[in-house]
Amino acid sequence: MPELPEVETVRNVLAREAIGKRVKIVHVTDGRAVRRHKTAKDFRALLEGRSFKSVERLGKNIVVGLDNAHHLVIHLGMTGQVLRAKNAKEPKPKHTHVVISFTTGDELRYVDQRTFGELYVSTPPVEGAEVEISKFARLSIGGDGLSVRRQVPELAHLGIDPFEDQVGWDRFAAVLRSRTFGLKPLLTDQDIMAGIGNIYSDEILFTAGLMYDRVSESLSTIEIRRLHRTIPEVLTEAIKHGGTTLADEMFVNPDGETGSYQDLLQVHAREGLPCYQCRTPISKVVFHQRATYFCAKCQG
DNA sequence: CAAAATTCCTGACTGC
DNA sequence: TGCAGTCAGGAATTTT
Repeated sequence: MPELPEVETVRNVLAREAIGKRVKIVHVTDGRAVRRHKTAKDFRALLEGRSFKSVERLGKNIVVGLDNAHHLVIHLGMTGQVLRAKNAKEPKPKHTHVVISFTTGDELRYVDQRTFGELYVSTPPVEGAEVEISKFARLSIGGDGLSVRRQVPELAHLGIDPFEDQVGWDRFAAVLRSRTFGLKPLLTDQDIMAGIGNIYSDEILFTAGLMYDRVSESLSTIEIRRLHRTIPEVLTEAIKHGGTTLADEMFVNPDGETGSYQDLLQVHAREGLPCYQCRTPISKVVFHQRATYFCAKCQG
């Protein structure tokens, strides 16, 4: 469930609290959380002794720059949490899979009920090696996204990041007209757009006044520009409110704080409740195996 | 080539 | 009260 705004909220805290710290010891208590590595020991060896130099985000990935040009990548999956602890004595929550202890005595714990998320240390490509970057991200005319992809090959396949990549509406229009996409599958496909999941695709499409099953190539220029503008608008507002914490309370930032954007959701998880714009009850359908909320009157 | 189905996982919830 | 079944869904993998 963590999507771009939640991941950005975590990134903000880590950038403030973890940059400059050196990793002393890594404990892996569930190897599934580091499954990209052959063994948990490999993961530990790549991380122990390294300092955190930067904390970036690409799509739903947190990318920690290490002092040896490697990167620690964290993906929260559905139920992953990164939690700070002042020291090792603080009780560890259930489903704590990885503990990163700093030389300063404090810790980061990776907690993940369903273990869909993962951590791994990415090795930079050898000098001069070509990293194939996704064709949608290549539409970017600048920003940090392209350099992150070149340094972290595992993320090179990601599509357009709404903040890290700079893609104007005209290039966005070219994406929409390049093939037949349903709008919701387009927004949630990480290889086309990076960072948007089930909650924010519903919110973006409502705010843009577009139906989830509209076909991309049927959009007018005005509709394309509206969608292009709405994506960062909705996500920016959600980041301001610290992300969305739904009833399951699965999302909290590293300080254990919930977000508040759930109070501002227009359609997601509001089945049967009146639309804030027109009072029509919000509808829910299953579309492409995903719960989809919309206002039948406001979206066309 | 792409799109659809399958898999991973735990906890909450439903029906009997 | 207990127990089997269902659902939630991001993304890699497998199948169609």
